[in-house]
Formats: sequence, C-alpha cells, structure tokens
Amino acid sequence: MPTIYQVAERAGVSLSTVSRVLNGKASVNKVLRERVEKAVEELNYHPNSVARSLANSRTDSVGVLVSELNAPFFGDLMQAIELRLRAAGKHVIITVGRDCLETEKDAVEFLISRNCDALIMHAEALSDEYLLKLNQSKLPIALVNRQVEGLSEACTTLDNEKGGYLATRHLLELGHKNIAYISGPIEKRDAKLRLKGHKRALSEAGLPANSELIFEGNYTEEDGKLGLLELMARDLPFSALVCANDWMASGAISCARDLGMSLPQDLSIVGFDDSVFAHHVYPRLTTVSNPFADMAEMSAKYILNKVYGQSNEIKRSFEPELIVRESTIQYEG
Amino acid sequence: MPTIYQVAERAGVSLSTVSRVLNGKASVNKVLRERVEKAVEELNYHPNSVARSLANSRTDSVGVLVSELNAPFFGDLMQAIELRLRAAGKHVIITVGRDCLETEKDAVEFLISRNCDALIMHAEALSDEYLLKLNQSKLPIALVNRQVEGLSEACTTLDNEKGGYLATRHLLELGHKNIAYISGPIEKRDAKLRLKGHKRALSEAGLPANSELIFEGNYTEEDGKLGLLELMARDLPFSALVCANDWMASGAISCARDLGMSLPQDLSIVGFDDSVFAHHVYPRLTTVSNPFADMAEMSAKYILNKVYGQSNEIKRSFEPELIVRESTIQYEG
DNA sequence: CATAAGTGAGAAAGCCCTTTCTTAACCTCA
DNA sequence: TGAGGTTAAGAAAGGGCTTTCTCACTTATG
Repeated sequence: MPTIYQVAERAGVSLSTVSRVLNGKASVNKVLRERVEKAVEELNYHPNSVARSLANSRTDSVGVLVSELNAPFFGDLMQAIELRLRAAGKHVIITVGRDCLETEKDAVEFLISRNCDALIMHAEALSDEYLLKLNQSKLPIALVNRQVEGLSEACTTLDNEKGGYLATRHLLELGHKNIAYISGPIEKRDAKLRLKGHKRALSEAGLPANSELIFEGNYTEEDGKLGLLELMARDLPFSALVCANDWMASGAISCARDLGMSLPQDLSIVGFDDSVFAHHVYPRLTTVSNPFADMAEMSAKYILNKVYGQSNEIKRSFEPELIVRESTIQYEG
Repeated sequence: MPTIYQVAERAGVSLSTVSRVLNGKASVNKVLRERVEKAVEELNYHPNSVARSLANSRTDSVGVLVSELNAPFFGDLMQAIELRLRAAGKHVIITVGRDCLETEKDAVEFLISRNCDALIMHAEALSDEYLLKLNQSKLPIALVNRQVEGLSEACTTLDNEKGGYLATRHLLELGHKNIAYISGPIEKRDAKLRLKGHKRALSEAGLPANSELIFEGNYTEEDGKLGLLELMARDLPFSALVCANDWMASGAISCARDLGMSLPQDLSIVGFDDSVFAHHVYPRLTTVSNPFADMAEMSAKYILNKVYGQSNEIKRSFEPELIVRESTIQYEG
C-alpha cells in the first residue's frame, strides 16, 4: 500500500501539497497538481481512511440502531439509510437493539466506542431521558419514528393518530357499525395514538367506543390470533376489525380462517404499516401505509446536513395513507 | 475524552505500561496493574479505536455484502452475522449489491477502502474470476451460499440438488405424476442444481422430464404468475407445481386463485427457501428450508477463526429439509 | 561471588494523515 | 522602487495508540 509520502516523493513535492490536492481545500499550482495526480494514478494510491480519521477526528461512519435485522420494516429503513449515506461516501454501522433496554444501551455504547460521527436510531426501549442525555454529548443523533420532547429537531414522526382514524373511518364508510380493535402495547406512543384515532373516527360518526371491543396485544402475529379469539369470546357482535399493525392483522386472518369464517364476507379487517407481506395474506390486506423508509431517509438527510455540511430540505412529520385492498368489504346488514 | 497519557500520568507509570495492562499481552507487576486499572476507572477511559486501528493496522470491522437490505432472506443472514460478530466486539459494515455487477464491485471497493479486516459476501453478480483475484490480496473473504472452484475453504453452500429432489419426491409420494416446474434463471448455479434434483426425482420414479413442463423465471413473484399462465397455456395437464423459490410460488398461488382454482385441491404447489412469508400465503406453503442464516453464521465463525484467532468448529456444506404445510395434497386421480 | 538468564518498565519510533505555522515568491499601487 | 498584501508550498507538530528496543534490576547457576 503506497502512502502519501511515496506519492509526494514521486511527484517531487511535499506531502502537504499532496494532501491539499487530495482534499481540494487549498489552491495548488496547476503544474504541481497535475504531477500529484499523475503520481496518485501511477501508484494507485488510496488514502488510508484510518489515518485520516485519526488526523481529523472524523470517521465518516454513522451508527444505526434498529430493533431487528430480519423484519420487513427495518429492512426498508436500513435500505433507505444505506443508500443515502453511501452515496455521500459515508458508511453505516448497524447494530441490533431487540426492543430491549439493555441491548439497546449496549448497542449505543458500542457505536460510540467505534467513534461514529452520528447516530440514527429507531430506539424503542430507550427512555426519553436517556436520549436527552445522549443528546447532551456533542454526538449528533437522529430518531426515526419517534417524538421526544426537547429533541424535536432530531425526530421524524408519523401521524399515528391520523392513521388510526383513517382505518376506522374507512370501515365506517363501508357501513360497519360494530368495529373491534386490536391495539398495540398501550404504553407505546404510537399504539396509543392509533387507538386515539380509532376513537375519534367512532366519535365523529356518533358511535360509542366500547372498551369491550378493544384488545391490547403486543404487535405480534400470535397476539392477533389471541386477540380475535378473546374478542369473539366476549360475545359482542362485530363485523369489522382494525389491527394496529399488519402482523396482528395477519394473525387474526389466519385465525379467522381456521375458525371457518370466510373473509372478507364474515369479517372486514384492516391492518397498519403496509408491510411487504400485506399482499401475501389472503385476502390481500387493506391497511394504512407507514412511510418509514421516507422517515429513515429523512433522518439520513438530517445527519448529512448537520454533520457533513449538506443542505437537503428537511421534513419531520409524515402522513399515513389508507391502502384499500381486498380484506374489507361493504357491510351487508 | 481522556487519553492513555492521562491514565499513565494519574497512575504514575509510562504509557507503555498502560497499554500493556489494557491489552493484557505482556506481564505487568500486580501493584502497577492495579494502579492503572484504578486510573482507568476514575477517568472513565476508553481507548480510541481509531488510533488503535492505526497503530496495529486492524479495524475490528468486517464488511458485509448483501443483495438487498429489505428482503427476508438477507435480513436473517445479516442478523446471524451481526449477532456473532458483535459478540466478539467486531463491527459490521453493510453494503448493498443489488445483484448488479457494477454495484457489487463498488460495494467491495468501498469496503476495502474502509480497511475492513475481512469480507463476508453474498455475491450474486461477481464472477468467480473476480472473487479469486480478490482472494489473492491478503484480505480474507468468506462467501455465503456460493461455491467457487479454488475457494472452497471460504465457501458455505447448500445442497440445492437435494432440495430440488426433496420437493419433487414429496409430490411423487403424494401420487402426482404430472409435475410442472418453474425454475430460477438457469445461469445461476443454484437454479441449475435445483432443477437437476427435480429431474433426478422424476427419473428415479421412472418418469420422463418433459421440458414442456418447465418454465424458466427469474425468482420474482411476477415470474411465478407468468410461469403458471405460460405452463397452463401449453395445454399439458399437471396436478402439481414446484417453484424454485417461495417468491415465485407466492406469485403462482395468487395467480391460480385469480384464475378461480381452489388450492391445493386443483394444484399442489411447493416452494423453496422457507421465507418468512411462506406461512402467510394461503394455503400455507409447503417448501424446502434454506438454512442461510446458519450458513451466514458459519461464515462469521470462519472469519473469526481466520482473522481473530477464535477456533470455532467449521462446517461448509448444509442440507435442506422438506417442510410440509398445506399447499400440497394427495393426488386424487 | 561472578556471570548468565530472565523480568518488568520506560523511551522512542512508527502507523499515515491533516493542518497550522512559516517562509518565500510574486503582485499591486502609490 | 519599495511597502504592504496575496498566494503557494514546505516544515513540523500533532492525533492516540502499539510495539520494539534498551536498560535496570532480580533471580538462578556453576
């Protein structure tokens, strides 16, 4: 591996000059510049990124924290971030947090110990306080799909309340009056907001929000199944079901089928997130889009602006949209 | 950020001694060691990983190349690698190759320029020659799910021929005699081998391999759909269909349903890979497992052995297994 | 008791860059 | 023509660590 010294020697200049040519910050006489470029070419010189990092205390790497690597949601998220960042010559160090407090903390510390220039996080378990404190250190952070009081500049969020509203309003428009709801863990902000939107839609339609028609799950397929069974056991009739994410919707769908129901005739179902598998399930799932890839990309842009001097346009709040497929149908009294 | 000098000063020793304590390679007097440890503790000292990398020309990072970030397959693969590597304190730099020659090359060069200690690749587009040449440089590489002549030490592979055989034999055992096959792109080794296994099963059963019952797709959902339509247009009866991956099986399933067929009564379908969505499709997909996560983990272990002095047991060849779900059924003449 | 062998610790070089400081050369304008 | 102002390039000082080299001091050996 040739070093900058060898380039300097071959070009007959000092290494400072080589560095200047390489970084293009200071002006260099055209003749010398060309000699340097020629030498670089001939030696096939590539700057050592480690040495460069040591000298300018910048690693050109961004740490990313996701909950899982093998889930559709996070795949899209990382894809968006990687694309954007690598186009800028930065690299992405990915860590997994598993929605577990200890693991997430570990991951963040790991990323810090690797001298990342910034962090982009989909932090689920970390507390607001922890994040605020992290923000105190000079390490820039960006939060995907999360709202933290006092960190709004670094946050991108989805209007979850609106999403929940859209899902339920769609069913109301189809004539459904008795709508059950399988919620996510209510201590999560997004779960709470989606449910709130659901209730708003009901209330706008002049319908009561019957808590007997609400089940709290934890976003897993299994809980979709459990939820449906439990709701049916309560013996209140309902012709439609909103699930706070697609996993639970998928669970509910296979459960319903196992119970011998025919879908969507016997039960209309709406999901949330528009996961890739939403059109694999049968019937294809009506759902609410969750532009997390856009949010992730925006986080990347924010970091590129903040740390690497780019100036992308920034947007922090994203809107969900209803996506109508085949799992919902007009209510036939 | 405290440096090693400050630790040395506080402990009243030279920085060499601090380094020795930190790295535990040379023996240090117990008294001094404890003074150093105390100082480290008090200053909350963390070695600067960049400086360390510069000094010992090792970055403790492993580059990973995958085709996509947002596909189930690669999620599992990365999850396995990340888990293993981070447990060893190494980090993972992920790049995306998109199954495109230029992009894959770019990605590899990018990883090299980041001074990775090793590369783990799921290289689809790169040629054997390129990989052999890459292997010439002292940079250790590992290849997931690929077999390259002359690089077998670095490769982990699946017995694709056996997988294809298992899929078809399963259908034969169910009494099917006319079995159609939607293959992957035949220039891909795995596609070729899966098809070969299919033919072997037929031949063992004394049945001819009718090329009219074979369609070559490119592993996409769309091509599963196209394939089924094309095969049906050929007007040869078949009661079962093997698809060389789950995506195509999923496409074929929705296509069949759109055609008004009832599954699996009218057509038994087998997939390949056991993707996460295999049990989302309806009917749940009978398929052949592809232990890519195991292969990926093994690649990680191989690198840990080769580069970081671990000594994990290594296995290079993996076996697929038939997973029977609900998309296949006994043939009722 | 003198010498050889073995230990442990410090000094200093080296890893490969960036960037400030300095100096030399060149312009410009009165 | 010379003071003042620019520009361009080299010298050198880091950046924070690892590791070799060296030396002082112990302990073993004949």
